[in-house]
Amino acid sequence: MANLTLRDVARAAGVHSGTVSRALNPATRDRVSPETVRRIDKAVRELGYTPNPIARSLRTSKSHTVGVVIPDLTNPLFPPMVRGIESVLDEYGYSPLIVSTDDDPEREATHISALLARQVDGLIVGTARLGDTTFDELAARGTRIALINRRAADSGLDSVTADDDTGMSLLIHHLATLGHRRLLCLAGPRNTSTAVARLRGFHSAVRAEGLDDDAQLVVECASWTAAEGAARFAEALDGGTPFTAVVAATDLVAMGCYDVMAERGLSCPDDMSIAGFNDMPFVNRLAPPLTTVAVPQYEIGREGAQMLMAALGQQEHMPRTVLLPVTLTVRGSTGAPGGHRER
Amino acid sequence: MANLTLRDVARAAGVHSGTVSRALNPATRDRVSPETVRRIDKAVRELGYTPNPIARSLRTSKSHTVGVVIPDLTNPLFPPMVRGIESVLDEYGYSPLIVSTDDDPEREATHISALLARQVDGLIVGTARLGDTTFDELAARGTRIALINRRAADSGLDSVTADDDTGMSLLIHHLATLGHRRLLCLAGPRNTSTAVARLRGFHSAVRAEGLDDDAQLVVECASWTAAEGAARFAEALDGGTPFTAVVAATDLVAMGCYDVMAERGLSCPDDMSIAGFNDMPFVNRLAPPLTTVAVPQYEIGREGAQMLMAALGQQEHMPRTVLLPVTLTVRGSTGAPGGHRER
DNA sequence: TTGTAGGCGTTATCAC
DNA sequence: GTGATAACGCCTACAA
Repeated sequence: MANLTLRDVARAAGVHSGTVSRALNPATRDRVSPETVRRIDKAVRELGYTPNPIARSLRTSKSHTVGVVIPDLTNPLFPPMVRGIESVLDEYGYSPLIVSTDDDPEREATHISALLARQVDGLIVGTARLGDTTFDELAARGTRIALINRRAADSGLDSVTADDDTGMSLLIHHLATLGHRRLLCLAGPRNTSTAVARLRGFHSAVRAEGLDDDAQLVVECASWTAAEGAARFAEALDGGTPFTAVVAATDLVAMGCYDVMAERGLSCPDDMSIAGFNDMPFVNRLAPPLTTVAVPQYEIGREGAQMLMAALGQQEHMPRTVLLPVTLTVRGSTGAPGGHRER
Repeated sequence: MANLTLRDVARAAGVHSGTVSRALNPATRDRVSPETVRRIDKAVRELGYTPNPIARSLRTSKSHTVGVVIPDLTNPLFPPMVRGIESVLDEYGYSPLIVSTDDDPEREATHISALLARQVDGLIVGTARLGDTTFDELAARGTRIALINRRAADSGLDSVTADDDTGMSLLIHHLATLGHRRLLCLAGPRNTSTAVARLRGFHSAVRAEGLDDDAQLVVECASWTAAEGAARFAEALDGGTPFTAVVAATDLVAMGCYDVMAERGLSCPDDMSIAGFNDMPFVNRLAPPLTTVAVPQYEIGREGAQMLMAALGQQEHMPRTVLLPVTLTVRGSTGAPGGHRER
């Protein structure tokens, strides 16, 4: 049942294979007589024929395959995005080829070459770095690309990200309302649009709320990891500059702060409020549950995939920059400064 | 630079395209003179030629692609397995096509048809159900299959799972040592090998440790979810049969128990010890950190992929059943029964 | 409306 | 050791 070809169907239906091809292709189906279509459909069903997509790809030079480039599948932030991507690709008859780069430019380059060699029709990229022109160059050479989660500075690429700016103001406003005046910002790596946008949002919100705007209160993390968050947070605690709350660039970074708090016997939020960003799965189960900005991960994936599908259809294409709305999710990790509970 | 073919290289090197093909294929490389090989390699490099895998696939009818069928990518148990799979497929020049079935047989069937239509060379399956002959039938028709995470009863399929039996005895022994005599077992769906193995392990360990072997103390969960775990655990609490510890089939099920404890103002482990299974990422960060049996998720993926790669090489193939070792990870969720701390 | 035939880029089987 | 040639299964002008 596996190796049937158009010719087998043609023979069974008493027509030529070219006719079968036309009858099976929705675009050309109406160019063949209804009667013949019926006979062909019947033969297809009886034989259990399925077209060979590889032969089709060779002929049409479209693989119906897209590369999905993310930092790390084991980071809980990404599986929801991937499932979002999968859900729209399914609708279009495309399949994702997923690679994890571990945010290593070399791994990324290797994987992208491999994807291109496999003739993917486009790329959905979650690893863009500012100042890196890799994807612009690929796009210039005709590769269709949609950026998700991160953008690349004023490159003419389709992108969909969360509205980090708004998220930050919501969060800072929440902390200001609780009475915090000095917030430590653990920013992400400055070569990512996400980190830059969140940092900019932090600054403008701090000013808007009239909080202390102290350069000492902003620290850059070299990576989006708990370990890095822990290291930078510990340094800040030891540094002497006072603060009563931490705004972490990412939930993972916030988790690093939790670790340091535990090590030092400090209690959150009584001794220190901690907030994250993304609302990654399971952060509602941390102790305490993490206050964070919820980013629509699944929708980011869907929207990115949709953009790419749209771009594949068109010849020339006006790039779009989509910002998806976020919501503040207040949980137990933020409270009034110095707000020790009765014991 | 993209659409170069063998003929372009051949022209540049002054040979025939057939010769280039031979020179580029490691298996036939020695059938062409070293001097010619050099010229061809040079041309390849200068032109930046990459072979078209689609044309190759059409000719050889091997896609160098494998389908990876898992229940749900957003379940943190699976990304490590997928990365394990990816790591060995990489070595062999294969790419994974990943699908999530949500443990829905219909979705599974659809996805598998799609994968086969895409001409995958084999399947790595993490969704096998006992009594389901889908995969045996596929295997009988020549599809190469490796089962991971779950097996299918005495089907002659390659499989790699954790040593659930040993894991259970370690865990039960730990609880017995703490002084527990009545353990609630929240078993998984009985149509999965994993649930059956863990349940069998539970029974034999309970007997071996001389604990109470009460049929009331075993409850089946219909799915591997926190919600299901919560529902069954709540029922058991209300049921009147006493127990001092819970052995959950899975960390996710254990998390459901945490939820019920919190709702009812009960404290773990003081009022009730809770243990999970798998050591999923992040369960060390729950409150309290979860005692569980650590399953080598990454290695399961690697081993499964390795098996499949081996099977693809051979004509007839002796199926293997691999059991990977597990370790007990004791954390804060288990303690002596009724062991309230001083306040 | 349907048949014919050429070719997508490779590999493999022949000869030479 | 190398060249010529025929598929692999499909699509698509072009003819009829």
